[in-house]
Amino acid sequence: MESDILSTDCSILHQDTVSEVMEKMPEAELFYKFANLYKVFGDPTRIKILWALDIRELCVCDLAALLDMTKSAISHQLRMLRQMDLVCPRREGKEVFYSLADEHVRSIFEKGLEHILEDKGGAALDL
Amino acid sequence: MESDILSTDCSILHQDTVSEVMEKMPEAELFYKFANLYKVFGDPTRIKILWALDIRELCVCDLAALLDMTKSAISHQLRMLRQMDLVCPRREGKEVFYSLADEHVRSIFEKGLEHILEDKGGAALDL
DNA sequence: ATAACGATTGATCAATTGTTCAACTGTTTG
DNA sequence: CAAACAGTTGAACAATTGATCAATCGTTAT
Repeated sequence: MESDILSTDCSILHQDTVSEVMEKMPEAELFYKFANLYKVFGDPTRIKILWALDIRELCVCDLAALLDMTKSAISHQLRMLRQMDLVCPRREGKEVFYSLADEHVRSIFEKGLEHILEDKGGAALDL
Repeated sequence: MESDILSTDCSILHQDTVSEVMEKMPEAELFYKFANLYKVFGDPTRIKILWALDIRELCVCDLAALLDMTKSAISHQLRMLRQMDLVCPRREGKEVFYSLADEHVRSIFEKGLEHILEDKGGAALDL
């Protein structure tokens, strides 16, 4: 009948704790932005594209050849990467060359690599 | 008829470029590991959970109250986070308290925040 | 102009994902 | 032991995702 503050199927034992954390909670939008950014990195194809562009500027056709995928598939992914400001296009005649938009991509890569290399004893990974 | 090296629907203009990048390409498995790690961060619920646990250790019930979700939903997500070694559980009586597994989560957060805060002029985001 | 080629887009479809629901485990308490 | 409570798990379902296909756009060359 009454909606006090929070309703879950348990008798909140740590009400004060929850309140404390709740107060510090940023607006929901921030979490969605975060998730959307990282979602981009959550796909092998996009990771490969970003990795390749980190080495050098490449056109759609080259990327398609490199990843053994259709230009269409690559183009769809590049569209998402563009929207997230992670890559930027440069037209040269009929071709469109893509490159990384800024340094953030690289630093995010490095953080991920650290984590992966740490837990697994698996060395022998040169990036 | 013949499958030379790569077959795409375009007459690879930059064969040498493609070859150069191809040689440096790490084993496919690495890309999948990367993607799997970042996929975890690609969901608002999980981001919220990790953000909350970054502040303090919390039990499932508290997390459920904090995010206004069922214990079941939270538990499912915690399972994934456990499998990725991002959080670790600590049983205390009937309750299970979760905390961040290591420092990586925090540093990955910070990198993401940098990117988000940069492109948008939107300040006023305290994390 | 029109043909050719690189790239983009929209629709479609299979596969994956996240939440819900119900049943279950494990611990404590009466 | 049985009831109560915190948490976990598996099946089911809606929503999202990523690749494919066909059609289209833009630029260059004939």
